[in-house]
Amino acid sequence: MRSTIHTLNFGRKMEDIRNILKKHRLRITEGRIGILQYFLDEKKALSHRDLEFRFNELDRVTLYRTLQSFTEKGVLHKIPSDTGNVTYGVCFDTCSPQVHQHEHIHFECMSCGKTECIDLDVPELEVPGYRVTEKNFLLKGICSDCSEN
Amino acid sequence: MRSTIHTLNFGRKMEDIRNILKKHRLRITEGRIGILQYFLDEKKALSHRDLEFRFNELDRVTLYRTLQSFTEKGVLHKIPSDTGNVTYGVCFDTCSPQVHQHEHIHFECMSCGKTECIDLDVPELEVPGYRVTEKNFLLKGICSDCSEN
DNA sequence: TAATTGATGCAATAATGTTGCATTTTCTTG
DNA sequence: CAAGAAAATGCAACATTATTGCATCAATTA
Repeated sequence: MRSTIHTLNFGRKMEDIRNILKKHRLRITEGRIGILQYFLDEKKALSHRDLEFRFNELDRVTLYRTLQSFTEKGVLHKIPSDTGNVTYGVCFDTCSPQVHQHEHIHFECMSCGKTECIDLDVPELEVPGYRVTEKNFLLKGICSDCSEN
Repeated sequence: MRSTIHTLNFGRKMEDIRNILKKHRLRITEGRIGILQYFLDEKKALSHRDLEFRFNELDRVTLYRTLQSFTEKGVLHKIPSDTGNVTYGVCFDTCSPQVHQHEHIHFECMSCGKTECIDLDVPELEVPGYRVTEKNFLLKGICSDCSEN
């Protein structure tokens, strides 16, 4: 990344962002700060395509690799979908390369298209004969924003 | 046209297969019979890639279109995944173009890689402020086959 | 500040998915 | 059962999405 002007817009969360990257053993670069900031601001699932649209100064390949390293280091997690487009969401604080907290509830709004993380516990489920180590709940419907109108 | 030799290999399920296609208003062709048979035999989620590998006599595009029409007509359903590869599974009997029974539990085995449909009811889940119309449960772990060894 | 390690951009390539059109096959109906 | 209507297939071209190798550059470490 070549412009410095950009950096000024990040505001007071700047230190938080740097700390998250540091905590997960990721080098702090202008691009990564911008991308993580974007995820935190949007508060919804984002795809590579979203990033490409938002950060046209960054190379496509860099975005792929950023998503990958963020995921490996526990900053982001992949969100299951039946569309074939992988999207990513910000992990809980507790995630690290070693321990990913993978129990998630994701809600996809069929009105606005937004996918968000729901902060509720995933229901228990036993499957006889199977060892379940990870549960993901995928919900579709109308989100609270869209329900109001 | 039916080639008789080919037909013999399908065994006694042959009529079932044709009936499923007929019931869902899909024209009966040799390719479709083979594909549906394959899904029923494998009893696990299959991707376009799997079909391409298995049916190299059929065109890639035909496979895409077959998966699409099977899905539209309620023979198959898409299975959510975080890999970016869409896979498909056989629907319950009750599915039709009008009414898809979308409540599914899918289990992905981290040992053999197989994804299968689990025939259990999806747990209830209320999200305050949200209207939930569809629930999918995605489990990972070790399947019963792999657990035994 | 120099050395090390990792990040980035670029080019090339691979894999995956889509569209239009000519041809063939299935199904319908007289 | 033959002929026409409707749908499926194959092929070619194209579009999109993802991956890899390598040279260069930037961030961390000592």
